Amino acid sequence: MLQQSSTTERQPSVLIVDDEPQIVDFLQMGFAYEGFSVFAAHTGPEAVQAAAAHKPDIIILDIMLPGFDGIEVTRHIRRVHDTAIIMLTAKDEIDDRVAGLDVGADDYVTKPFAFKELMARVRAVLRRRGNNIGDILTFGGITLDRGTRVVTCDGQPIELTPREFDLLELFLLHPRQVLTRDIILSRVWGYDYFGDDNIIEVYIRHLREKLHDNPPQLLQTVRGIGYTLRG
Amino acid sequence: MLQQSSTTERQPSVLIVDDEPQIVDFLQMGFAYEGFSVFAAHTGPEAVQAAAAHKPDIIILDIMLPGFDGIEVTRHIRRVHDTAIIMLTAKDEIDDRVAGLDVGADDYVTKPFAFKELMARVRAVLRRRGNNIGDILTFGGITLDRGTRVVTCDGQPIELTPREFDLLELFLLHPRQVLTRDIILSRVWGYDYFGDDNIIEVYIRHLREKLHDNPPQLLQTVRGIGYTLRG
DNA sequence: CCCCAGATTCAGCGAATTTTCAGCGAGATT
DNA sequence: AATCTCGCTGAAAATTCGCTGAATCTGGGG
Repeated sequence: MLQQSSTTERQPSVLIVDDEPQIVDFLQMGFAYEGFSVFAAHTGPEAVQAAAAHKPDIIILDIMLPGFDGIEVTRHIRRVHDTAIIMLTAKDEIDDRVAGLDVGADDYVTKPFAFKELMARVRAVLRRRGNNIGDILTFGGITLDRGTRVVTCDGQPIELTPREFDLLELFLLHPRQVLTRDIILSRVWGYDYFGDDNIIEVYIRHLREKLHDNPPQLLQTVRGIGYTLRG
Repeated sequence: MLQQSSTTERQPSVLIVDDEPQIVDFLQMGFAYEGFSVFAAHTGPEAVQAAAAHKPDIIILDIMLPGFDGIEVTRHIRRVHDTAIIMLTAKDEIDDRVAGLDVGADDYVTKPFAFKELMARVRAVLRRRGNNIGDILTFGGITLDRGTRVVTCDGQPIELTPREFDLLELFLLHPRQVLTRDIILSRVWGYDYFGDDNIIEVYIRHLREKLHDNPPQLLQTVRGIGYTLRG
């Protein structure tokens, strides 16, 4: 959505394999937002080919593909390249789960799922494989690990509540950009939030306190507009 | 409508899709003013066709279209081309359907909205996609970054209040053009402003002071008409 | 059911910003 | 030159906006 920060060193990549365009769109958007470069495939053969061509860091693979299912695909891909794989399964396909893991998927997620949930597993899998790309955001003495949700300020660990964490994460994703109140509200509180935007001020204050940012140097207010994370 | 400046390198394009002509007109004017080339469509099929034909940089899409709704349209378009899409939703339509984001839009804006708000999101989306057209305006030693809201004059950063920023932005969007008091008032203070237009003189003075433009060379007054930004 | 951390609301304050206003002086008109 | 219009200026007045310190609400666990 907003410009990707330069705090992430390299752009991670993902291959999405599903025959339902709706799911593909949904995931595509989500991963793009998280800073991934995204490839998509709709059939088994396409998937195998795309995996070979793009060597993605991770593959999201629907276990049920017409004709040539996820297990087959996994086997083919694994024969060529050791890519991380997360399987998608529908609730009533649970029996396949064991098979999926046996065949070599790193994890699985059952539909329906929240994107956040999937993303957490993606990060976990990548981390397990020593590939924690985009997991750690840094700016001006602040470090935020999206996997462990540990935040440090000048090396000292900081305890943040979930909201505080989300808010700080938003700023770390877009350092130096001025984030308007509207954008902050919709990103952190959701597009359908219709409460007072004074809530932002309250949480900014919490962050400033916990980051020892008094008077404000890191989290600067841009009067009449919003806030920005500056060095 | 004013002529677009030459400070933006390439003209970005937008496709507006809404069945309410009133909304389309409103947006059309706004985007044209911001230097976009504008296409419009009123129905789903028209939208899909227009998207294919013009390949706009971004699409503004009402989620509720008669017969063939925004979600369908998004899916169709995304299948062909990876265009940025911002959805428009009315507050009371939110529960009806899956959120626009889940379906593959890059962002959404709920009606009613201020054009400024929409524009901020448009630029954010374009920026994220590496297309930061029109984000940085420059003229005669002045630089204005709409993302970070940093303004510099001869390399020195300048602090501007929101009104001052908006006013300078207006002149940078239309350098060398003579802007009448009426236009300035309606663009910066809003079409419904009905105060004294002496306010313009006051703010011009502020800008001249902060830009060290005394006697006026950059911001010249055109007696009886308005003001103009010249080199 | 109570407790507790976290989330949200709220009203008052002070500072930054916006707006108003009256007097002055430079240009234009005669 | 006299007059008139219009923009400029300084400062005061009005308003907005963000900050603050609670108070209140909420949901999950014991």
